[in-house]
Amino acid sequence: MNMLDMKLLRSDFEGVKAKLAKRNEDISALDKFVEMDEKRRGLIKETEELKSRRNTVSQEISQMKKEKQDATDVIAEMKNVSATIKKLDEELREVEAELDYLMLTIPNVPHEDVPVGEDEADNVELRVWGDKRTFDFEEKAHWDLVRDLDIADFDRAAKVTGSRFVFYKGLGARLERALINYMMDLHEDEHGYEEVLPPYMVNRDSMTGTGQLPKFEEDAFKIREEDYFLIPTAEVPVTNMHRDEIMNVEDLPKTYAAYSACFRSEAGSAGRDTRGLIRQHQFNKVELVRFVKPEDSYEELEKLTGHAEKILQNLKLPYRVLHMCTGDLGFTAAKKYDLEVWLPSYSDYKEISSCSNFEAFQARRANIRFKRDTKAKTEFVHTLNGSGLAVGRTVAAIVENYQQQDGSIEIPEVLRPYMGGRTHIQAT
RNA sequence: GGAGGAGUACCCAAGUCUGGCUGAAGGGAUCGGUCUUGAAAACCGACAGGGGUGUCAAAGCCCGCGGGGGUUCGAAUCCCUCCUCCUCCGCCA
Repeated sequence: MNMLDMKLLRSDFEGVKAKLAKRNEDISALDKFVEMDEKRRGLIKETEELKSRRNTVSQEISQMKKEKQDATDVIAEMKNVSATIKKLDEELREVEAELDYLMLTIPNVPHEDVPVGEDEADNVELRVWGDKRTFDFEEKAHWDLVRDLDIADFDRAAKVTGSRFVFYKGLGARLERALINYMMDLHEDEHGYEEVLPPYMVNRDSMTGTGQLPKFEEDAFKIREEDYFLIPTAEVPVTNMHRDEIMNVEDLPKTYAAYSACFRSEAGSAGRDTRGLIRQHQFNKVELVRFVKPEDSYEELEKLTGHAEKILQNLKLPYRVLHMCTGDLGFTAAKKYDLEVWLPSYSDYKEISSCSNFEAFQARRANIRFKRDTKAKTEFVHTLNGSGLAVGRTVAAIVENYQQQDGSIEIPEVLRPYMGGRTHIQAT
């Protein structure tokens, strides 16, 4: 399992290092690579020579026994050879474990057109869609609106579970469900995705495959009895569906849309977005995942982003698209766009979708490959994913952007068939 | 949770008790060919894939019979451990 192309690292160490240095990440571990790699290859050479000898001599022993010759001396010699092999193999195993860990902790190499920057302030706004709603009355934040309409209950969720959980109630629950169905239907019927309803728990290999582990274990909820994790996003189970597989080239691009609940411990987010639906330990999300040929992946990223944008446009929610800079790319992406929806309560745009091209980063870790034809060598696919969309945040955006002076919420037209034909959510 | 059984190449399947020309029989599928107006059938031929190392490339070498260890000069074959699937029982939405 490797995150970076080891051969590329060998041949262009300084070049890769320079690209990684643009990230806001610690890459000091990289310097150990050259040494470890050489050590590894030295050990391989040594043991393989011995193994080769062992193989031939074992054949000879077999032959000698057949001819009733005495093989005692040769066997004694081979005993030593085997002992040496065992020792070297152990050493090799340690070196490879260290090297694997090293490779797993180095972030992806940013694509060349990613803007260089320190942090979120350096992200580049690519486009803005829709007009921000203006109010001729005192607008309310969604946490107040949903409480007054009695369609969500944070207090009881805190009692029943803890902070950062919520009960949706009545038409609030219905709205959440309507959004899930609407998004899924659109992605299936108009964007051609195959629907998947994944497991909400995954094993360690899956979390490692998509890049959540080993570095970000504290962000995930861990199951006590098993080495399982609650999924932070459907990206994890869906991408790992094809782990250790060689995909058929005619199946590419393979695209999945998956609704799932998502679980995040939000470690390190204490005090951020403490009110309302924005930052919960459990939230719903529709996720889009694409397995594509390497040469198509950047075109595919635009497509994917368009699919997520389509939902916002149909819901008539104002948003903008950001090109994430090198410092705000995250660990796994080579290139990433964030979609941010206008939230009146924040007087700002807030992330509602994140669309990434991982290139071969995840494919390498999860060993997802394809062949161009039966005789061709295997190649790693490129993987992409994006939210389409985060449902809780969409509810918040609808509630705030569609609020009326009387405190009711107008229901976006496209959702009305999913809401029993209702046009408004009103206090009862 | 308890008791049994099984995992061999794209699929089916021998080999495992009795360790060594099994670097894996056989069949199907697939590909190429003969025959045919074309096709089918029949016949002939090819055919495990993947990884590592090495190299300009290759050859060669190493690994490989669910995963990981171990025993042995030598393991698909013996031992340990984990995983998955099947059957029966229990429990349960």
